[in-house]
Amino acid sequence: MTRRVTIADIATAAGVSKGAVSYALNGRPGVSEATRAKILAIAEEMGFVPNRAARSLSVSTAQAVGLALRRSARTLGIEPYFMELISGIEATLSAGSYGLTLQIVDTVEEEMEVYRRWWAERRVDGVLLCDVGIEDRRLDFVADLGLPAVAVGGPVAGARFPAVWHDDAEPCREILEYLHALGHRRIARVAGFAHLLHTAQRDAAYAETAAELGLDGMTTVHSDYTGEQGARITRRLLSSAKRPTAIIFDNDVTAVAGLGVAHELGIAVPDGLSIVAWDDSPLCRLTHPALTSLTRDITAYGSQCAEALLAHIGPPPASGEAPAFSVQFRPAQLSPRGSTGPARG
Amino acid sequence: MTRRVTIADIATAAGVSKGAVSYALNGRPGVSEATRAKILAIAEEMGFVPNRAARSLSVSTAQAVGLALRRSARTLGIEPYFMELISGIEATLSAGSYGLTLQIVDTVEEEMEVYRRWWAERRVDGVLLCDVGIEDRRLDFVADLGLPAVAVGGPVAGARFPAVWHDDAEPCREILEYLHALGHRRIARVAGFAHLLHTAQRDAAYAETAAELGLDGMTTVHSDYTGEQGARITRRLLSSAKRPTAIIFDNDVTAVAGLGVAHELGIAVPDGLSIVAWDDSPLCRLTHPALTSLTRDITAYGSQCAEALLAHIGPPPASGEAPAFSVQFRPAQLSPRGSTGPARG
DNA sequence: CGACGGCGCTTAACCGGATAAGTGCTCCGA
DNA sequence: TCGGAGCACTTATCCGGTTAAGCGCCGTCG
Repeated sequence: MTRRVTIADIATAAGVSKGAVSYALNGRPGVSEATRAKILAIAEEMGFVPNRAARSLSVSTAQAVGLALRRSARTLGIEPYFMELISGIEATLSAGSYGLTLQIVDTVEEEMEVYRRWWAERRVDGVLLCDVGIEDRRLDFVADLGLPAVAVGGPVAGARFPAVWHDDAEPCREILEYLHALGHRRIARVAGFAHLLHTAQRDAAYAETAAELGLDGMTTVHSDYTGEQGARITRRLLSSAKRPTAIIFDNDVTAVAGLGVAHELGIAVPDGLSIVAWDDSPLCRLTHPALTSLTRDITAYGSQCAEALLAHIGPPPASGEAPAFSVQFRPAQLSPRGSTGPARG
Repeated sequence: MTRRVTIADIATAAGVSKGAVSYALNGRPGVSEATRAKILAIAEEMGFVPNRAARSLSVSTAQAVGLALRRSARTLGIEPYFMELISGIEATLSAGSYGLTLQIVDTVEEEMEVYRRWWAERRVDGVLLCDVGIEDRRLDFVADLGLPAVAVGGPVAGARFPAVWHDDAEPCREILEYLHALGHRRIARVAGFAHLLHTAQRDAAYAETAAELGLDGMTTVHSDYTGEQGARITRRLLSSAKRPTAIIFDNDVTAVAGLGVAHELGIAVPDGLSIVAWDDSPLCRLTHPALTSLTRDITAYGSQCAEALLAHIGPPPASGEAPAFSVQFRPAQLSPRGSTGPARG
C-alpha cells in the first residue's frame, strides 16, 4: 500500500512550489502554460487525486449531499419510488462530482438531529427533504440551521428554500374523468399517509373533480402505503354492500395488494373491478392484468431535485439571478393498461 | 448563520489551550478530571461538533464506508433486496458513527474507477462488494489497491479479504425435496445472472439434489432478474409440450411476474402450477396466492456485512486475534404459502 | 538539600490542500 | 535610463483538528 501522492510530491517532481501546483491543477492564473502542462502531466503520471478532507478543510465545502429517509427497511425495500429517486439524484450528483450520503432514520426528531450533526460536521453541503408533510417541522428547522435544502415535493407555503414538485391536481382530474367516462360511479380511493402534503393535494383535487362530475359517493381511506394495509382496506371496500366498481390506489404497492385481494375474492379485473395505481413502476407490469397507472419519471425527478440543490448550494448569494425557487416538474401521465375497463351493468 | 464552534473557541472559553481541549474531548489522559469536566460542559453548552474534514485530515480516516451498486435504476427500484440490504448496512454504520456513501454505476470498469477514486481521495475507509461473480476482477483490484473490503456473498476462493455469505446448498435441497414430496417431477428453474457466484452455487446444489432424487428433467434458464425476462421465460416454459408442474424462481420479482403469466394463461396456482420464490420480501405476500418463498433476513445480513467491514477496517493489524474471515450467515428458511401444492394427476 | 519523576498543561508541528501577499524578473513607455 | 506595470513563481498562513515534545511545578526519596 504505497503512500498517497500529494501536491507536495508533485511540486518536488516538477521542481516548483506547492502553490504553483495548486494553481496549475485548479486552472487558475499564476503559472505559465508550459509549467501548467508539465505539472498536469506529472500529476497524471503519478496518479494524483486530491485528498477530499484537505480540500474540504480549506474551502469548507464537503462536496457531498445528504439524504435522510424516514421509512422502515421493509417499506423502503418494496417501494420502487425511493430507489428510483436515489438513482436519479445520484446520477446528477456524481456528474457534478458530489457524493451522496445516506441515512435511514426512525423519527422526525432523529432526522433533524442528523441534519444538525451533518451540518455542524460539515459532512454535507445540503440536503434533500423527502416526504414533505402538511405541517412540517423540518422545514423551519433546516432553514434556521442555515443548511441549504431542497424539498422533494411541494409547493411549500412560505418556503424558505426551493422545492421541486409536480402538479397532482391535473392527473387526479384525468383519472376521475377517465373512470367516469368508463361508466364508473362508485369509485373508492386508497390514499397514502394523511399527513403528507401531496396526499392532501390529491384529496382536494379529487374532491373538486368529483363534485364537478356529480360523483358524490367517493370514499377515501388513508393508508401507510404498505401492502398489508392496502390489502386490508381493499378487502373491506370489496366486502361492503355497495362495493366500488373502481379503486384508485395512491401507490403501486397497495395497488398490487388490492389486485391480489380481488383475485382472492374471485372478483375479475377489470370486469368486476377497475384498478388504477399511482407511480407506475415495473411492479405494475408484473401483474396480470397489468395495472393502469400514472406514469412519471421518478429517476428524472430525482435528477431535477439534485440539480436544484446543487444550484442552491453552488453560486455564492452575490449572483444576479435569484435561484429558481420551486421548480415544477411535468405532471404524471395516465397509462391505461388491462386493469381498467367499462363499469359492469 | 453563526460561525461554527471550534476547539479553539472552547479553549478560549475554558481558559486552556487547544491541546487540552482535544485531550479532554477524546477521553485521553493529559488533563485533570476537574478540567475535563469543565471543558466537556463548555463544549456541550456551546454545541460543539468536531469538523469531520479536520479530523479526517489529521487521523487520515474518513469515517465512511462506500457502496457502489452496478444495477440499473429500474432494477434497483423494484428489487427489495438492495434497499433492505442498505438499510441493514446503514443501521450498523450509524451506530458506529460511520457514514454510508452510495454510488450507482453502469459497468465494472466504472465501479473499479469509483473505488480507486474513493480510496485515493480517502473518501471512504472501506467498501462492500455486492453481486460477487464467479470470475470477479474487482476482488484482486480492490485488494491490490489496499482498500479494505468485504464481499457480500461467497465464499470467495483465495479471498484476500473477508466475505459474509450464507450456504445456499441446504435451502436448494430443502426446496427440491419439498416439491418432490408434493409429487412434482417436472420442475423448472428461472435462475439469476449466470455469472454470479451464488447462481453457480445454486446451479450445483440443485443438480446434485436432482440427481439424488432421480429428477432428470429439471431445466434451468438464466435471467437478468427483471420481471420482463421472468415473464418471458415463464411463458415459454408453460407453453412447451411437457410443461413443468413447478417452477423455482431465483428472486421475488421474476416469481411475481411468473405468477402473472400463469394467470394470463389461465393456469391455476397452485393446482396447475406450483411456484417457489427466493428472497421472501413483502412482495411475496402481496399476490394471490401468496408465494411460497425462501426467507432470509436481508436487513440483518446487511448489518452483519457492515460489522465485518468495520472489524476489518477497525483495529490496526497488530491485534492478536485475526479478523474473522468469511463469516457465514444463517441459511434461508422455506416459508410455505399458497403458491405450492400437490402435483396434479 | 538537591535530583528526579510524573502530572497537567502549553507549544508547536503536522495532515494536504487553497490562497493572499511578497519577490524577482522582464518589458514597456516616458 | 529609469520607474512602474505585470507576469511567474515562492513564501507563508490558514482551515480545525491531533499529537509529540517541552516545560513548570509539586512531591518524594536518597
